[in-house]
Amino acid sequence: MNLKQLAESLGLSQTTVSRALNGYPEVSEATRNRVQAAALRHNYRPNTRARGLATGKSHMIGHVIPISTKHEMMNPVFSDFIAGAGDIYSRAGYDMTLSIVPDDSEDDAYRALAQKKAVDGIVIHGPRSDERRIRLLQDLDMPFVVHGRASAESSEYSWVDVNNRRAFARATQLLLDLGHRRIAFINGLEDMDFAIRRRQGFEKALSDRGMTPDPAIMAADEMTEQNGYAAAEAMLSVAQAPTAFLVSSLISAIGVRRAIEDAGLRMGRDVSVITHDDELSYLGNGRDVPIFTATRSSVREAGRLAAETLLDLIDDPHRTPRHHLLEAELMLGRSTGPTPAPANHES
Amino acid sequence: MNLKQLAESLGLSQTTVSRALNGYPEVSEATRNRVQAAALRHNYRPNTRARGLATGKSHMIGHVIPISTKHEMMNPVFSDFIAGAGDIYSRAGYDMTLSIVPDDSEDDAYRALAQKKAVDGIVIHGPRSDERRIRLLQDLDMPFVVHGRASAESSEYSWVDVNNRRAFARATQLLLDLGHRRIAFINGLEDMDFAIRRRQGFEKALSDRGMTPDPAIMAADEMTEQNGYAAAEAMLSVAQAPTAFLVSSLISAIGVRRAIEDAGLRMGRDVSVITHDDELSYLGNGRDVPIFTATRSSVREAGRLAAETLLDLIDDPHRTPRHHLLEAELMLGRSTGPTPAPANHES
DNA sequence: GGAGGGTATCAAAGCGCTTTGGAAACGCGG
DNA sequence: CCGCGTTTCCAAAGCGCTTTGATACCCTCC
Repeated sequence: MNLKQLAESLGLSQTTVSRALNGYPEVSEATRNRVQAAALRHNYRPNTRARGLATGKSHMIGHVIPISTKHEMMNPVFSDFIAGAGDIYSRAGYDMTLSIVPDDSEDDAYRALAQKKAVDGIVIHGPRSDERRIRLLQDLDMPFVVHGRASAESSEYSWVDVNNRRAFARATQLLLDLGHRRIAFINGLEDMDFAIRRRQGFEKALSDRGMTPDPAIMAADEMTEQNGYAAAEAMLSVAQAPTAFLVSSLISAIGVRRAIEDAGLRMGRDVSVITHDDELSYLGNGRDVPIFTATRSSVREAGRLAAETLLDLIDDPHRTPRHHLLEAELMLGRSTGPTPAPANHES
Repeated sequence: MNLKQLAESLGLSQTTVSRALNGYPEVSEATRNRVQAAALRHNYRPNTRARGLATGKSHMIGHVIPISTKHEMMNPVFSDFIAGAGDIYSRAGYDMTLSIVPDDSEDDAYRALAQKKAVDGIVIHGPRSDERRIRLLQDLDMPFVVHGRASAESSEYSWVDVNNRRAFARATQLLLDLGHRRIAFINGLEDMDFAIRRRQGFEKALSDRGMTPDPAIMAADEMTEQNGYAAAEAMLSVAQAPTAFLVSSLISAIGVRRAIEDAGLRMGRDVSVITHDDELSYLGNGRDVPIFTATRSSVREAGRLAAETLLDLIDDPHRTPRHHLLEAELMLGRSTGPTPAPANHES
């Protein structure tokens, strides 16, 4: 059933039917009700493409996900982010399109989305600190919002981010206050902007106490359980092993914990761990008392904020860019404790 | 730049330009090259909505994700599945739309997608054994493929599934062969068809050896780390504690492992664990030797197969339904061993 | 030299909707 | 009864593409 048929079946013009359904005031209440009832009865819904062609809007938001062997963008963080964003989209009558593309043709995917007029706006995920995509979308005149920031980018743009620097500085301070002096840092890949900021926070907290970071107990890699394990295992097996770990993701932290226990040590007693926790839906960090002491910030909430920001931007593309800097909460869990007596590790 | 402008700039008609770009033979090679060059130069790509309106196809595949407090469909399995599917889509010139909807309006989301003609096909995720959505999409005349199966559905439809029954039967047999007699089963929510099949496999393997399952050491819940922990912790704290666990997901298994170690036991020595492993990209199960003995089947590969099946179905909607039954591999890892001497647990 | 057959191009219709610019119908005061 | 503002509806244009049905042109062959 299309508009024409519906109009004919009602003895009305397409104009009137369209207006009745779209809530325009030029229709009497009586006919509006009649039209709405008929639309429901015949399961009529306007063809999106036709409507889009007529209005010039697609009511679609694009998300581009590079797929590759090295970077695993299609990660759990991403899925929670779009759960939040998608929720906002659908309430606003928008849908989301996901383009999964090989990472060497990522730019082209953005360009295609814009030139084909397939979407009204785009969310940029996982910005590097020197992020080409921002310029690209600005050039293409496509509304966008960044999940994260690009430190090296000087132009103004809308973003939603966590205060990574402060979060990791505070976590480091806590470990220092507990007496730890050998603090390992297991970061995500440091071509990502967020990872750089986290490191800055870590290093700042150390230098504020007159300490310098030791590269031997700092690692940066894809945030998987295995990498967390491998890094921690290596660091624990040398002399001057760390008494505490600062970890960039809960998944890596699970690997760190495994390494600690495989080394015959006990997390929270022999070795302390603080991790960042994105509050992923299926990977809760304990119920009442968190398992891991953690800097916590909901990525799903970030998704919601990004979506709202983007929809506003689409409504009025000339509004000034908006920023949301979310503060992570520092949750005390059972993975942290005072530095153990040195004997434990020097045997 | 649109087709009309491009045609004018070339001094050609829209017809010729369109045909040149779409590879029709009625155009001379000379003009085709000229047109392609101009299209590239002007960054021209046909407007998707206009093209879709003219051809009647959207080149979009729909995925509907219910969002709710109880079911966490937006789970890591899903994100790997769409990574696989999306890869196939984009190679074939398709895009994916994700609708995130409250789970009480899920049916309506499918109906809307069909009536608005927003997508050419749909993937059904997480089928219950009595699955309404199959009938719904059949009624709506919308090509679809199911990731999983619906046991109670008698009609023919295309699906891609893992042989869950056999996988879990084999895993159970292995535990029995190792001498285990108290085997706990930590399943996913049993309104899901796959969870029911897994239980059937487990129970079948027991009954084949003349044993009956003990409900006291069987649990079924959302497959999170916490639930795995909670279930295992409870089971380990009673008399007649299990000496082995069969677990439905690697994430739950991580929780089970935590419970085992918190109970002062050691996985692989005191207590054996076998889990199902979906080969999620960021949650590898060990590098050379798997940490967990596991029934393994790539959910990303399932996504690829589902996508291919669906695209074929869209090409020819009247082809007969296709089925892909993937066999899970049983990988021996370090989480299984012979039943320990009874003393260990009766103290 | 005209019929027949390619080859290369085009004008125009149509996809299903929104929206502009009327126009008919109605009510009401003068 | 006319004029005028409202209310209610409509015809038609237009969104940017594909595709049908012609047309124009150039060979070739009898």
